[in-house]
Amino acid sequence: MGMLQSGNNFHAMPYRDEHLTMDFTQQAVMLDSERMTLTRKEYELLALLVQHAGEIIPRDALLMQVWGYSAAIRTRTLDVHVRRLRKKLGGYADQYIETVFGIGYRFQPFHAPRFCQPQATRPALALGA
Amino acid sequence: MGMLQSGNNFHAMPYRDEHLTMDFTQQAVMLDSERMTLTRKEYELLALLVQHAGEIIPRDALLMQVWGYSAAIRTRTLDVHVRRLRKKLGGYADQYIETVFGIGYRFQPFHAPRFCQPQATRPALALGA
DNA sequence: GCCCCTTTTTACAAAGTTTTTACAAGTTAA
DNA sequence: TTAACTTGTAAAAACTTTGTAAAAAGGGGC
Repeated sequence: MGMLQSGNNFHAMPYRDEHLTMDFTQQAVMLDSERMTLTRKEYELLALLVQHAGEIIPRDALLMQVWGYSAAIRTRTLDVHVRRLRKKLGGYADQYIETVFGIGYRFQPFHAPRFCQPQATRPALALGA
Repeated sequence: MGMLQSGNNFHAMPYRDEHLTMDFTQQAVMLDSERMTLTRKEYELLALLVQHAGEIIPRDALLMQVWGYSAAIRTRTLDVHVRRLRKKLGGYADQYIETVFGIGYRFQPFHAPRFCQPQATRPALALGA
């Protein structure tokens, strides 16, 4: 199945769109031909989102994959990291990282068609079990 | 608590008619090739109605299945949700969601023949106990 | 120890969703 | 018709989730 190992996925194909480039073997991220400097957690979070571009990833799955937290731990650390990623993505932030209310987040490639509120799409990343 | 709400029926066949499409495995609803954005409760209510298209579903059954309310709870929340669904269904609202006075609601496929007073039809969804 | 950087928590603010309230409008039966 | 009851609707209230700033906690090197 599409079981995802943690952040260190060296086999993933590089990501590239008009503004953002991500090389997972080098852990290098470029935004408009400027290198983006990310901390480890920021990188792991962004990598996970980008590797599932277009898919909603539930909070629980992100907390499990990046932090190893099992569900039902009350923390705002995910939100804070999303915020810092968005800040570093500058003006493209809202274009790239989308909040899906009540479920989680979704990375959208730059030109991806957007629906007003994608709330209903079933998440791609299954939780536990 | 761990009560399974009716919305999570991933085995149901997708629904499709001239204007409305509902994919229950993806929880995706399309109206005239535009994605309909529904909140959780709105989706669960519509899903339940659509999965019983053509059948009258009593208020009590809807309140039980979607809200877990046992009968005889005085609330207008069902009406409010029906209203919001109708609003999002735009011009097709009355075509699709029919009020059966004194009993409940019925979803009708787009071309379904309509009877003047469906009052006599026996409800399809039985209430517990 | 200290310094610097990263990560997590805390404490609210802001935004989104659901339920209730209060009443208007519609339906049925006597 | 009226009375009793059901449904429709708008707006407010209640509740939930997400955003944000700032403080606190953690970790490595010196």
